Amino acid sequence: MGATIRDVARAAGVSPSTVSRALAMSDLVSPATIERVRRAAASLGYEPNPVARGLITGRTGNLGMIVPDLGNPFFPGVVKGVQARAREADYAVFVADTDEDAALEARLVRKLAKQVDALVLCSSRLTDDELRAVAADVALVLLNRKVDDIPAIVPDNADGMRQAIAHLAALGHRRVGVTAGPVSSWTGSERVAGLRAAARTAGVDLVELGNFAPTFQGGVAAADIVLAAGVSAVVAYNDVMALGLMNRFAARGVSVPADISVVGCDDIPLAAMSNPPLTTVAVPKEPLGRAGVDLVRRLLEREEGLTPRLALDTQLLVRGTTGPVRPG
Amino acid sequence: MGATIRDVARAAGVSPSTVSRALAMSDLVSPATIERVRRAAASLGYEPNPVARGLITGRTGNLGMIVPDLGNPFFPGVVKGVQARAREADYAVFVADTDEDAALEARLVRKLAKQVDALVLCSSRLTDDELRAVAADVALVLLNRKVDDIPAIVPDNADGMRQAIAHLAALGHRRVGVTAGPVSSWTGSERVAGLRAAARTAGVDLVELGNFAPTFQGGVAAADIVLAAGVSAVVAYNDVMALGLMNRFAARGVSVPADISVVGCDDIPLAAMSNPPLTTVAVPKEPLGRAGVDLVRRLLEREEGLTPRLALDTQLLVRGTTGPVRPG
DNA sequence: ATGAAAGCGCTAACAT
DNA sequence: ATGTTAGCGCTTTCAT
Repeated sequence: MGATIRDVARAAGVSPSTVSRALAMSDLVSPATIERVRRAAASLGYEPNPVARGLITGRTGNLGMIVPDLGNPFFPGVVKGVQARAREADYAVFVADTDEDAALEARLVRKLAKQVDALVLCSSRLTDDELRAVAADVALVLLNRKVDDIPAIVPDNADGMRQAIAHLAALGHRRVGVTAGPVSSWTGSERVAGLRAAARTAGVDLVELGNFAPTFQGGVAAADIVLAAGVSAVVAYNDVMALGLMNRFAARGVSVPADISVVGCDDIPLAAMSNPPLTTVAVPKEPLGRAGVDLVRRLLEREEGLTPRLALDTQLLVRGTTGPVRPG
Repeated sequence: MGATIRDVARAAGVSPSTVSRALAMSDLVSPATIERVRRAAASLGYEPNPVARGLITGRTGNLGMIVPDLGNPFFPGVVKGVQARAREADYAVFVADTDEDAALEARLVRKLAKQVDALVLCSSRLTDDELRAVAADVALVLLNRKVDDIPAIVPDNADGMRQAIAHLAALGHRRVGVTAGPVSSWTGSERVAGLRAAARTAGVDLVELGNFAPTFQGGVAAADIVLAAGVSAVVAYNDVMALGLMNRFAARGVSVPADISVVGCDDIPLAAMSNPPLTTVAVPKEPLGRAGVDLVRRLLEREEGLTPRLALDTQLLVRGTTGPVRPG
């Protein structure tokens, strides 16, 4: 096992507190002593135990991050943003995956809460009440979710939907379908609401085709329903679902965008690689993560700062899956 | 802040030690007291602080897992396997992503080591020496890597490559290219070695086309080199790279499998969704993760068990990207 | 069956 | 500039 601070103290012929101070670069210690302590520490391979330190300082140097599904390419993007920024601030990030399970998420939150300085919850599946309770217990930042005035970063989903509808309307589409995600998804509700408002404004008929799993298979399952609805374009809850849609369209001999236009959401890496490449409403994933960490730091520094909120721009990326509506 | 064990003790009218015992389900406590304590704990919303507990028991109930890149769909699969099994054993898993950076990996290992009961390193980029040093410090299980007798789980890459070559040889291919991954990848060396052996046995010419980034862009970049080499089939380091290859082939008007056959490795979810679907050597990702956790538990229970090693079967999945070699 | 006391490894007053 | 004391929240002897 690792050497303790006492071992170092003995080796350097000083007291444990001096070791602590010397290693913390306190300027209350004589340079000579610092040098002696560092040598002793190095030769013993001493590494301070962050757990013991955390017990007393109340700071662990860790950030917890919880996401619903690392298998969905959207989340690794956000995770990377969080990690990059956290690294700069010398925080380690502990990521946990909830498998889209709210109960599991609750357990993970409880477990993590005591061993991190702050928790970043991305697309949480918890209820508003549960989130309020968590926020009372630990510094909390929400990504892709808004509850009361818990600090949060959200993409401007409504505006993204507005861009998508404007684009489709300009291409002549008058009947646009939407395949929604899980009912419990806050982002999903935002998107549908944005779609409704934009459709009304643009004079487009929005056909709500139901809720589907936010997965490739969810899209496959939704595809036939889309085709039966007689829409000339469809907006999917996310890119993964859009890809499933396209896969089934191809199998049924429906060509995109000639027969039907498809718009995804998120801009996962895969979206650009599909054939044709997917038109999608890009959510800034890394920036979302980075902004989350920035919020954490503000939160941790000024005890009880205002409750900052940030909306991130989304951007429609027009690629190959949207085209003019077919005459007739 | 959360209630402490003392608050509960006071509320229940007992001593902290009794609370500790009552909550630990010790049978040395009277049922009545247990009940009283549980009530008090519940009403205060008390959750034992795992950090403080860990300091004394030496067990944290946490597992650390480190992967090179969560953006590569292979790793989330393994992570999910680890998490599923860990959950059963009531462990929380802290995942960290190293961005393929060995130095960062080393830092994360140090940081994590003291706050977890064991570390699972997947496709580690550290050197053998570094890994030996880590193993001396913390219970360590390697995935996709073998070093001395550090406990490890590895897929049978060589056999997978054998299957791939046998398949291609049966289709009439006599000149097969390989686009290798990063030189520092242990799995990559294993695969190339397996390919060499299998090619020799099968009487196939193996053309080693160099090392490329294990990414979509890496594949795109490799594609022209593949075409210039005049091979009728190519085995890529992994599926992501194979998809990049295919993308560039399509752009150059080379059709798969008519003009060239492509084999990937890993069987990421995307592989089945490409067009045509990718023939690939499947690595059992979730089983890999689960087996890793099983190893951890054995390691933690029997102090210094033998050094278990497990090879997992790989399986060639023949799909749409391989076909008979063209005459001429 | 329960309480008191000691201590995990560390840092932060409080002394000098 | 350094040592001594106390204590973070918890578990675990050792008493009773």
